[in-house]
Amino acid sequence: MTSERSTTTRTRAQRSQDSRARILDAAVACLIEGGYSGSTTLVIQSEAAVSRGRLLHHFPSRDRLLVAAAQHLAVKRVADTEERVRRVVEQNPPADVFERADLVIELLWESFSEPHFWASIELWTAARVNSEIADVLRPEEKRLGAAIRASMARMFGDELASRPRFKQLRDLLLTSMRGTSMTYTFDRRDPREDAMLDQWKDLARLLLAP
Amino acid sequence: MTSERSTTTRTRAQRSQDSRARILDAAVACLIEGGYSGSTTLVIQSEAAVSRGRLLHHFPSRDRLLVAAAQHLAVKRVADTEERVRRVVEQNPPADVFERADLVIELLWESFSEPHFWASIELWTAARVNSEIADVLRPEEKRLGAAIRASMARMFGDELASRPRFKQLRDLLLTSMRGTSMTYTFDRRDPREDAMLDQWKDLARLLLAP
DNA sequence: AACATCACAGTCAAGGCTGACTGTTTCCCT
DNA sequence: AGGGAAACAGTCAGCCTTGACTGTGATGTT
Repeated sequence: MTSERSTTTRTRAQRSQDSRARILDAAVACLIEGGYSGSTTLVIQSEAAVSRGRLLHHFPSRDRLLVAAAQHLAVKRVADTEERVRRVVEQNPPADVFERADLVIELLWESFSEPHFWASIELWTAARVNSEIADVLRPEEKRLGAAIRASMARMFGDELASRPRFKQLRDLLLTSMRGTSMTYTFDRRDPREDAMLDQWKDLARLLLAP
Repeated sequence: MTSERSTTTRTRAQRSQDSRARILDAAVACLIEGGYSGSTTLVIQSEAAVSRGRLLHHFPSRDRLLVAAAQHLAVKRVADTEERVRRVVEQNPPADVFERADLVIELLWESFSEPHFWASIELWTAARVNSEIADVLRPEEKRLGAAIRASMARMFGDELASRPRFKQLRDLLLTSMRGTSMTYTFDRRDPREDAMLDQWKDLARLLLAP
């Protein structure tokens, strides 16, 4: 009985959850590919390969769907961030602390080229004129921001994170990277060769000097 | 004859140009109010108070219209920048150079709250998935960027602009301000009380120290 | 076992948006 | 002065998008 239920119970709640996730993943994919205005319910429905009824059963309107997508994406971005930390921390520690700082800056900068970042930007931009999306994003991005800041401290390591100007550096890096990446919307180029990279590394040396 | 022409000649070319400008201004206004996806040809036509024929005579398609709006806006932003410089330079020079730096930073930060900035962001975001817009923006924003950087040197004044790290500060300020302002899409608050303001001023003191 | 409900499937009407098309006036050129 | 073209005005068909609506099978409950 119990064993039967353990396999069958999944069908109802879990199956529904799967559909939801599939649609939301599709929504994010559409945001990345076609932007906010290109992410119509039909396009998302097609990308998710679900029927219209299925999509509208889970999300009664386009707004509700994209609002949920915003939430969904924020959660995913927190997970991505954690994963990124692991990659840095597990790496064999560089001899010099500033070499480590360089590495962290490069890794952090990479995260601003990832598709998920652009999906977020689409939703941020949409939020400016859509208060429903803004209302969902506000608390969610606050959580994400806190997670990112905590991650940065771990990535840089205690020694650097305890320097007096660490928080200043952290905030300057995050905002400057976001602002820099915005130019990539119309000017695609290799992020790894961005001139700002050296500036950021230099800034870290300056602000974290003993 | 000549006097007659001088008054009448305007009608043809100038009147056409007026229409163009009126439609483009309306397009920018719509971008600010309703975002990219909210700026339909009908909405713009209504905002500009022109007939459909008039709008489509000047801009045969929505894409062409928004591409032209991008160009139009970039030109306007250069003019805004110049105006901003005048305001700073004409001001009675503060005693301390760093007080002047503070003033410039405040003025610069104000420009990131202006409606025109948000219209640009709408177009930047649209450009990511619309290569036509991107192709127009690329050279235009390059020009605008150069104008802004030149303006900044004038605003800070020769003494500060000749310091070795001035360019680094300039680029960090521009990108960090852009990145900071993006959060205002979902979290409206008073820009004059943004915590980053003090960070930027402090950074200026640090990077421009003699 | 019967009944209720969930989780869809598939169709459809209403409205919005775009761009084409035709008609009209005003200006410029010769 | 008169032909032609630019600069509109206004209408309309066609497509896309949305969300409502009806039907159906599987699931869970009593």
